[in-house]
Amino acid sequence: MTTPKPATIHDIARLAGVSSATVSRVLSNSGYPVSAKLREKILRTAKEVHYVPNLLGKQLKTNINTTIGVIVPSITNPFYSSVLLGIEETARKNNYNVLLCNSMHDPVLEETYLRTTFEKQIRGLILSSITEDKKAIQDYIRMGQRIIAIDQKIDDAGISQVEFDYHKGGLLATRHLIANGHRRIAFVTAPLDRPSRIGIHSGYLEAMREAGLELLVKETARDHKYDGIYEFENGKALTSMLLEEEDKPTAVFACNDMTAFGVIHQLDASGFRVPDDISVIGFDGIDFGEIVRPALTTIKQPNAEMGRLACSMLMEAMQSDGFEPVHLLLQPKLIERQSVAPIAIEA
Amino acid sequence: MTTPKPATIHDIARLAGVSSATVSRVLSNSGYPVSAKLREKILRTAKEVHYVPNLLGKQLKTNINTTIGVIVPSITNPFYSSVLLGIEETARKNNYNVLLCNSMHDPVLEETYLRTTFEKQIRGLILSSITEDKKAIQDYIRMGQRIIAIDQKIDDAGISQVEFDYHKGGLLATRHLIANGHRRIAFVTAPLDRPSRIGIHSGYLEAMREAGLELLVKETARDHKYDGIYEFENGKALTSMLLEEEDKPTAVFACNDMTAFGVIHQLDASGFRVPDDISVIGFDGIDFGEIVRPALTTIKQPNAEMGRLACSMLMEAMQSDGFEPVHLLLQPKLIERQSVAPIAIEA
DNA sequence: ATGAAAGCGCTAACAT
DNA sequence: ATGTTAGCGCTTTCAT
Repeated sequence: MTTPKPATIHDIARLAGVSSATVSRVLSNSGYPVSAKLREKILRTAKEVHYVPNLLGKQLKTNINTTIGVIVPSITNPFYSSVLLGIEETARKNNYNVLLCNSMHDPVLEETYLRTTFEKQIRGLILSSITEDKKAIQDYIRMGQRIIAIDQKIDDAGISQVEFDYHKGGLLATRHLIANGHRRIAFVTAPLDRPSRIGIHSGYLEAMREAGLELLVKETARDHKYDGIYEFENGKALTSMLLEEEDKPTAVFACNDMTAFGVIHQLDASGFRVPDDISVIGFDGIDFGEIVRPALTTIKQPNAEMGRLACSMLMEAMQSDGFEPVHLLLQPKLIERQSVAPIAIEA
Repeated sequence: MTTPKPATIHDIARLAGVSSATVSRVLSNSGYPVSAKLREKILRTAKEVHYVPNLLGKQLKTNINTTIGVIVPSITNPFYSSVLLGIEETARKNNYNVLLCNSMHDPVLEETYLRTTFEKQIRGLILSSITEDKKAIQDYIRMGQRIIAIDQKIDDAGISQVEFDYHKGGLLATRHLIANGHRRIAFVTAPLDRPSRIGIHSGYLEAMREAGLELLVKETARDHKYDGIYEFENGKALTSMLLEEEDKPTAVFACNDMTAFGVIHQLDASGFRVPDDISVIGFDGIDFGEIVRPALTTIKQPNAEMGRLACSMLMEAMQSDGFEPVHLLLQPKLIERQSVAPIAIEA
């Protein structure tokens, strides 16, 4: 089945006995004046030949591309899929589409995507970068790529970004535990090599310090790659280590919800009841926190909102010629559910 | 900050004192013979001007587009994000990119995406359609769009598709319950308006019939939209209805894992222990099944594998001129975890 | 109000 | 082995 070549504006022009310029003017809704008679005729024959505009031709000419790229570590993480949905929603409202790029936590792949999106003439990117070295990113910005950094901030650059106030979140979570009477509070975390985790950690530190409490941090070795179900495994592993402590914690603060699930799982497996014996608080606010038993107390980030905002900012950045980088700091919120309890009064 | 116009092959040609054809020949790795001297010179000046090929120009000329579209109801559903990851993986291996389209369960939006992907000259789609009316799809196929249907089969058309053997899965799940001594087995499901659910349902029917058992089906009203957390709510609601039955079930089979989580939740809230009092089995095999307590016994579908296969099939379909539609039926597998127990012997 | 023509960046006959 | 040229589908000056 060989498909007939689709009709172009030239075909329509020939059939309607007009010039292709006129056809272009009406079919592209240019607003350019065309007599009602011709307009109607063109519209009619366009319909007859099932005309579908070729956006590539238009794009090559106008140099306006209506697709943006989104680069995230992995869509498998519910946090990113929420963000992505928010991005797509506002992109759609602006008649943009989204090219999805999962970097799979691989810096090389991230850079590959940086390049191919640029080659495809995409001039707007929303990026949750996992690379330490931001040089490549700078290069593309210099070449005219518009980039909004989300989640993982990019320090050096004059880059617009929307991120969560991780420090505040860490503070909020830890203080909540303290307010519930806990004094021996552990922080379990994937490697502290990303701004988000570093922020959460510093929030934990500040809250502990202001309460005069002793720190207890368990961090995964830096060479691990954790994602999706692995974060869960990570939570289990870190908890096992934690339970070997002489002075066991009465509360655990996990760097994200998936890890928290692992913590709860391991606690349960080791015979500790949550929250009766040990309280657990997470960080993210993914939907599954409601599903799990006990429902997870956590710090909620406005995920989809982050996506929407990032996309709006991108749309603006792509319109304007100059650029003054904007930083947005989204505020965290405590979601009280069932995994945190006031500390039991030891008799 | 106005960005200088990026260099084209013509710029390079001028600088290197050769024709743009020659430049194209070396920069596009055409394999066409070019003297080592010129090649080297061209490569050098390309690097000097930071040449980045404009794939749009190439595409317009060659009529070969290296992005495919993926249309799914919502990436928020972990099942689809797994599939998507599989798709992107094999797309990437073939140097293709993925334009993501969430139809949000909206037929109108689905059709919009059908159109815009076509306008963007995308000539390969992986589609989990939610529309009843497949006419639009047929139209685009006729115009040359290559479409692989996943998950939701498209009956009428000569369309290639890869789907799960839902009937077999339904059979497997129900038989597992029966093998554990259950006789009063409920099937709770979102509306039976999609091939997948209908297949699962028919598997349930067959297994029940062959064991001579009485049916007990609870179906959501058809006008609801269930997705993500709502499937969870749906499971709760259906379970409430179920518990009003005179003759309560000893086992519940849910049409998907998210719904099963809701079932377990409501059972728990109503004072029934899973699996001690009532067994629950799900359908999907999403990762969270391992995280939830009790871990969910379920029917696992090879999600990412489905994505990979669908993408491979698409790549082939896009190469060949003729087309003989292929149907792939992926086999389900029982994952025994902790939410199903042999029925208690009533004294 | 309409048309002619150039050109966006690239490739691919077709010459030489 | 290299160059010349036409053209992919579209928009947009510039004439008329």
